[in-house]
Amino acid sequence: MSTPALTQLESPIKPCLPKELVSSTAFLLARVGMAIKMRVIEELGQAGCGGYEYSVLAMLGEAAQETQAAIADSLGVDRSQLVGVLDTLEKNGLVERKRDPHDRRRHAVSITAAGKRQLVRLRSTVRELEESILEPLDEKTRKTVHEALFLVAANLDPRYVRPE
Amino acid sequence: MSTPALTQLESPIKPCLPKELVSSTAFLLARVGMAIKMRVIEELGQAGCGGYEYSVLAMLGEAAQETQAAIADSLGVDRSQLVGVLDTLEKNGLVERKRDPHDRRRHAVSITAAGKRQLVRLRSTVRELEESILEPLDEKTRKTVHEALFLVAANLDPRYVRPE
DNA sequence: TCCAATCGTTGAGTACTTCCACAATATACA
DNA sequence: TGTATATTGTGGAAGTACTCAACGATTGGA
Repeated sequence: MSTPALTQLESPIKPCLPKELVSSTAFLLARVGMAIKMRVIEELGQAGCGGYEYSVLAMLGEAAQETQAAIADSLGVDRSQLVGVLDTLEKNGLVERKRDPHDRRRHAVSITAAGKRQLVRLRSTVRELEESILEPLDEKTRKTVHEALFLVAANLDPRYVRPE
Repeated sequence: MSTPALTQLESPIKPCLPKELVSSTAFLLARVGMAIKMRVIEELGQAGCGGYEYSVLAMLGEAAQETQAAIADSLGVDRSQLVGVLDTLEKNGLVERKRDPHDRRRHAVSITAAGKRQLVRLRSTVRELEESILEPLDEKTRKTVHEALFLVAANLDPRYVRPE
């Protein structure tokens, strides 16, 4: 039985976002970005790993050795926040902390062999997820979007440098 | 007196993100989305308004009247979270809560005249910020990116419906 | 009538981030 | 040389945002 005079108050059957927001590229970027981040973290979590942990592994997979300050600054997280991330990574035997003999305040963080193997696994799951997310886009559009995102990112934050 | 700030500025190594992450469209989406969200919220905050507050105003600017459950479900926030948002909006005289006489459990939320004026202001600041963010992109690329983002968003969440 | 479900609301619990202080170490300078 | 100041990694406190379970008021159906 239908409700009497509620048709005015009763919103459309399926809840939908305001046009003003959906037609805003910035809004879509923020929402899609957040949704993707959550999915990636959830997916990584099933592999026993967090988002920051994967980022650190990816960085050490390219740089071989970094100080904690350099890692934190590159990733844009607080240095004290990185401590816990490295603790779990080290506890799982994926990275290694050694004191730098030339500056004994520093820790030289490096990835272990097990860390490299884990990184390979994580990389494939992330790539798989990315593929499923970008599924509605053809190859040419993907390239355009990626280049555009890079330009916007580099414009907002000088930490983004083009991978040659 | 020593000038530590200068040595900091002359820092030879600039922290940069791993190529593996920068070359991932999903990563760029997440990072750029987060950065934009923070900027928008910061900008809105200077106008005495939060991100959710603006979203609610934008929604009521189109729908005239909604229940709290409909607003929360459309925006994807918990219903209990919306309570505080509406409290501040109502306290500032931007929205109005009236009990629905046909169903006294519900609140019919509507935007006030002051709310509409505030919405106009917020809309222009958001549009201005969006313009500055998309500045490195030409018009054609912006259209492509927006359409691509919409397709991805609609694929992830059925709440996105094409405007007009 | 009674019972289950819904609406808005409250409060507790949790996770995340930011900020500050600390010891160990390095650097600058008189 | 000694002394003051900076930096690095670390721990902890405070603040914030989100999730979830419960509650009173109310509705609709059996």
